[in-house]
Amino acid sequence: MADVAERAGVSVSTVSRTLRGLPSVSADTRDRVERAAHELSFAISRSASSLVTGRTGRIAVLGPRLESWFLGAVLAGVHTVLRETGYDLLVYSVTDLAERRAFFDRLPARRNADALLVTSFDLTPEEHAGLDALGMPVVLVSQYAPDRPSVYVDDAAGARQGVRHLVNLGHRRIAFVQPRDDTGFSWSSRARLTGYRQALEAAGIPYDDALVRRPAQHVRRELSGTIGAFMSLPEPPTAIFADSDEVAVQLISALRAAHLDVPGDMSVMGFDDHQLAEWLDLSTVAQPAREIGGAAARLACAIIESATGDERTRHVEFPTSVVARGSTAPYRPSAQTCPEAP
Amino acid sequence: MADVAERAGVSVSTVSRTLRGLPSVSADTRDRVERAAHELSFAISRSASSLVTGRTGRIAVLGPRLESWFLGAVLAGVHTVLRETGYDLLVYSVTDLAERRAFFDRLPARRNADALLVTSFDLTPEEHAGLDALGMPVVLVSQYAPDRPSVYVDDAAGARQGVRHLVNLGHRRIAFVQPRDDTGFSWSSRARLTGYRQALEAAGIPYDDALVRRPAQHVRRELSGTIGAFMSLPEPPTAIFADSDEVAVQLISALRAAHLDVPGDMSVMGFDDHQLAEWLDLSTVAQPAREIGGAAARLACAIIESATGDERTRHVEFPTSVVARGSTAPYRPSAQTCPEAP
DNA sequence: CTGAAAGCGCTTACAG
DNA sequence: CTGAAAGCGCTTACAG
Repeated sequence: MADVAERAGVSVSTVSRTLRGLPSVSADTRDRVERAAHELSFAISRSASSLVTGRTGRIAVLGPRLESWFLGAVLAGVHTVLRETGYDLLVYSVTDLAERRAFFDRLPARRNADALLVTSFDLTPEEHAGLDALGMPVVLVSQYAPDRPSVYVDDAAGARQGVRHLVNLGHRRIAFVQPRDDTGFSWSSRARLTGYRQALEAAGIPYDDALVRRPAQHVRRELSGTIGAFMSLPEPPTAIFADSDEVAVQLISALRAAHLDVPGDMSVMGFDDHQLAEWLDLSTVAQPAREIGGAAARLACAIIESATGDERTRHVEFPTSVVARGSTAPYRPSAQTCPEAP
Repeated sequence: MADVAERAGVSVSTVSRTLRGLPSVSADTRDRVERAAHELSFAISRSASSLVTGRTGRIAVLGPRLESWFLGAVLAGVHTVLRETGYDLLVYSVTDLAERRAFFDRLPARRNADALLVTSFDLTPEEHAGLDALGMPVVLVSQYAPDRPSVYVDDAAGARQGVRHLVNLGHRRIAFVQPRDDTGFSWSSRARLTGYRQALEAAGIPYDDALVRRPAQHVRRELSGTIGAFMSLPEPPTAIFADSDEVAVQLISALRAAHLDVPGDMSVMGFDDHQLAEWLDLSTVAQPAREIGGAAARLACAIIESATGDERTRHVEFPTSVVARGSTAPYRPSAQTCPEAP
């Protein structure tokens, strides 16, 4: 910056003011400084400027696996907003309990960002306390806490919509499949199960434990086992509501392998509206993951930039919607589904 | 840091030395300092330390869409390595030509990281020059340049393996489908097409332009159109080699919609070994995306940390391998594939 | 509208 | 093994 000042024949204060776009610089001076900066292809040192302003110009996102669809979509939304607002995007991912503990143990070191978005976590009270102690704006994504800014969909409502769609198609035996999660990353899963139960109750369908399964994630055998369990019940389900599109796709694949037709023998419904769902003609409950990320980023920027704290407990809820595609069909009684011979 | 020094009864120099783990600190002092730091839950200001060391403690990754499978997997690999080495991960994504131009125009501003990994780009000479001017370590990921450190798979060789697998199954009419890309993000696509042609030639199969299609990405109609084009040829293909698993999955879906059986009527082979491939029993050419990301991160760290420049043109090539699953089958002539009545 | 000076919180020679 | 002092490159009152 000193070089730029010299070349433009002004002081560093003026260079600083010019580069930050302050109005108190004459057009002529501004011109000289900008040309000098460009000629030297000068880039300001963020380290130096953060040291004095206390702002880092960065927003951090903590999420689960970087390969997960939801995190990718959220990051895309966050990134789009941050590009506009000039912040850089810092990403932290934790994929198991050990990493999670390590992250929260070394939390203070993460103070080197202006805000932290926490995605899909089911935060413990200790973790909440740690975040409080950080003294840094924290925005929850895809989870709700009354005293924190949060951006989310109503997962229970989404699940109710999905199940209702199946009920409206005439299904009465509706299973629910949710990947087993030992890490507590998904705040949403519990809510979706709740929504499933609520929708059944509202439809006057008794809840049946045998229709709710939690296979380990991404294990083919477990998915086949789930199908096997369902298809060996006295009264098998005629529809499956899956906790995510990824699970739904795996279920469909396992059903096909067992020569069961979707939706002929079994309707399958997902949750997310993953790209996959469109490709594979999967009916699903859509949630706008990109928009959620974008809204969370905008909220974080607002909190950073406003001195007044009225954004600090703002909640943004996005709607879910059912996308009816080819993997669900009206229930038609058939011989196949009554395996008990008289 | 001054607070910590006071509480521990030492100078800030000593606190700094202790916290950086320098050996020249007595055990007793170290103990006092660490306790004080912990009690105050002190976190060092990276801004201040980078200002003097010139290191930011951050590594930046530039890539295509954050939702893309490849970038997600690469980021996961990068993140794992950076966690070990203590760097933070900064992510930049450009999704179209305008954003790409904007990124490279404002390139100097990106100097606020210790290294930049550039993923999946087909860099122009101007972009290369811009990166050179940055004076910052740059590692190419999934692309090759002789004078830059690069981490990649041999895409041509991978495509040869894939096509060879189809040839070995008896297929002679083998199509190639590659999403149309107007943005020049995928360095790999050209190489894969080359590999396809090489494999055909090696097998003595004439290249047929009618068997190579470039539908727009993610447009269902275009995929169905591709299938239609193939199935209305005088001699339709009996196998399709797709540029990626995502395309393969969409093709299979379009084939099913047209009541064509996979692999009965058409073998389909992908590229990547996306999770999807396992779920959907898709044969594919596997590339280790996570490992590629990890290796690139390690290489970047090595370049940053070594004064000698011998890593600066190191190239790391990963192997691809064919994963044979259920979407490919031996070629069996059948009436269906000879639609021309005598 | 512009400049000189202090200071942000660290690290790094330099002494001891 | 430890401390005092200078300085990294900015921004921000304070003068003018």
